[in-house]
Amino acid sequence: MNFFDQVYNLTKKIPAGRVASYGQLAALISTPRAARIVGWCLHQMDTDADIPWHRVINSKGYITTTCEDHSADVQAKLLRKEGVKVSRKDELWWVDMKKFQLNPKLKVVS
DNA sequence: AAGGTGACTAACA
DNA sequence: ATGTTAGCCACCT
Repeated sequence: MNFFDQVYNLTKKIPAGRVASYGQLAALISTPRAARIVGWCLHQMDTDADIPWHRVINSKGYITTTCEDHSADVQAKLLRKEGVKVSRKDELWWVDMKKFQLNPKLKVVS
C-alpha cells in the first residue's frame, strides 16, 4: 500500500462534521513531515473517488484549495452541509479548528 | 535516475 | 503580531 492509499484510507475515516489538517493526517500515517504530500495527494486524486476530501484543511483552519473541480467554495458548502461552521476571513473560508478538528490530542508529535 | 512540484508548516526576522 | 523563508518527501516527467 503506497502513501497515497494510506492518505485516502485515513481521509475516509474522518467523521462528518469534523475536519483534520494535512499535517495531522501525515502524522497519523507516521510521516509527520509529509503534510505537503497529503495536500498534493488530494489534489491529484480521482474526482470520482469516494473520499471526503473536503474535511481536510490546513493547520490554521483555512481552506486553501486550488483545484477547479474542488474549489474552496464547494468545499465550504460541503462542510456547512455537515454542520461545520465555516466563515469568511481574510478573503478565505475559515473553520474553527478548536471546535471541529478531529482528535486534536493526536497532534502531538515533534 | 535526477530534479521539479506542491490543497503544508514551523521557525525567523 | 504579521510577512517571509526554507525544509519537507512521495510522486511525476
